[in-house]
Amino acid sequence: MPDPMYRQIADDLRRQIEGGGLAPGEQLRTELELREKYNASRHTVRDAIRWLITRGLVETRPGQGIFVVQKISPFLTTLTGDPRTGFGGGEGDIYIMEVTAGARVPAATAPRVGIQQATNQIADELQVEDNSTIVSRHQQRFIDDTPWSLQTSFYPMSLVERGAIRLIQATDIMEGTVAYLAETLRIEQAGWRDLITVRNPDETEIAFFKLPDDGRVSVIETRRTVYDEIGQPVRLTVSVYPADRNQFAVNVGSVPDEAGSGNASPRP
Amino acid sequence: MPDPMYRQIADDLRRQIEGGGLAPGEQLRTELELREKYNASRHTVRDAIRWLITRGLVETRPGQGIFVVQKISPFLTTLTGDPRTGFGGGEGDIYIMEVTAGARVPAATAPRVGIQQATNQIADELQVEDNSTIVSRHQQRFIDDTPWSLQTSFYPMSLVERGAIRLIQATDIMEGTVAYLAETLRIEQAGWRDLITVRNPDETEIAFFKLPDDGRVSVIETRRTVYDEIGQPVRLTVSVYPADRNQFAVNVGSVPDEAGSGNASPRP
DNA sequence: GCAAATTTGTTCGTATGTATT
DNA sequence: CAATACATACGAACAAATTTG
Repeated sequence: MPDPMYRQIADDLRRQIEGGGLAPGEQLRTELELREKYNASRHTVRDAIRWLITRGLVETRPGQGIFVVQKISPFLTTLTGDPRTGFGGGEGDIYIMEVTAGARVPAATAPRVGIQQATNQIADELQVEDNSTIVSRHQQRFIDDTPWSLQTSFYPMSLVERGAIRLIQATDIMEGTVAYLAETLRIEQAGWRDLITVRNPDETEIAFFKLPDDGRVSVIETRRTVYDEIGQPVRLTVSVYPADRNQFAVNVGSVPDEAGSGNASPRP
Repeated sequence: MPDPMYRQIADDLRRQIEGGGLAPGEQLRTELELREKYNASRHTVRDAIRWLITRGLVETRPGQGIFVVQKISPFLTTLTGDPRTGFGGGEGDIYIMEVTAGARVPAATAPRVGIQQATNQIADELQVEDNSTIVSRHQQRFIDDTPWSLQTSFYPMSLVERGAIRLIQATDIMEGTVAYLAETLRIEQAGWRDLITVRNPDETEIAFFKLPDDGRVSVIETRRTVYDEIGQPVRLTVSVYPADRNQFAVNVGSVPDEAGSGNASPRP
């Protein structure tokens, strides 16, 4: 009892791709040619192509043809770092540093500030009352003009009432919000906790990251709750990254410097 | 110029699912009924259903019908912990502890031991010569009889030659390999580095995790390189988790105990 | 700049196979 | 065994995007 025909066709093409017979970026034969080659209907050929698409092996371009996907060289974000400065945690300045080290050009939009009522989940994570007022600061981040991440930080409005008024201004806080809160309110961040999940992108994310509209690329969401020295939540930062171009590192204890710079590209 | 008809149908059904009109686990109308309701051909209805499937909103069961997917309550793995013991890093005993805390029953197969030549990537990560001999110890881990993760650890064969002979025995090392290497060779692990990536599952993983064969569920791969006090790699542990039932936590600095136990289910 | 040719995208129809109830 | 429901496969036509002449 053999596999269905569309699977046989897909497997044959997959072997050619994974075996190197079809290089990344190379164009496959057209549906009509494949239809003749495998002696199948166009519908069956299209089922085979769809099977390859959902596995991220090929992509189709209307009017052009079918192409083997090119893997994007992934960007690495280190989630651990110095809790006091936030350096090394994938935020602010260190984000710039890690990126430039790889000869890439980073950029971020000016923050879009919002004042809103906390949802249940956010109120829970910030340990404030449901529907209490919070400030959100949203940024889009790019590398080499490629959309790289969407980041939104939520702060209790009480921080603004206590004097941290620049939180509600839609301008960059150059020294970083960590240093700004330390100066203004003597709030030192003592640590954070990241919660990492993988999910499907919503429409905003599909549009911003220019993801294929067929849901084959997931996004990685990190929810970082930052605490001060008395264990009180200071902020919640939600970052979203496309899973096809991002890796994350976590360092625990004493780790050599260049550890694991052996990157994840198996073929030379 | 409106969207294609299959998208309109899919959007209509999506709104019903996300708005709660169709509860998780509930059965949708059959293809034939949908065909009549939307006045479309069966093929068009199937295109709409396929669009929902690739986004993980519904699933089809031959002979039964179309159902709204049930989200699995995710299992949380904490990647940070005490570098000396490995506790709290998602390995060994702590894995048992975290799981039982949630009233779940964990289990793991006896390790399958292999002796092989290192691939380029593994040799690079363990800092040994290409094609030098390494030991692999592979385990399948379950929670409540549900396949939860596949884990393989790689050790340089030199550790065995220096006396850690139990590494090549296919039996559990009850005290944990971390303690065993400390006793036997005085190798203390000083830290580790996790590299987290998201990718599509291979056929082994699809079979073991019972993932849908349509590639809509990704897996999360963590590659943990463990170092001793002189910065020498001791082992590489590769763990694979299905993305639809796993979350990860990373603690940095000082973090309150019950932090973020506010779980990720938005609806009550 | 435009028309033709090429290629994938959408939609209809029909028939048969396979899994479940 | 029969009924039901999804899966696979054939065919046909037109639309939309892109490249080519």
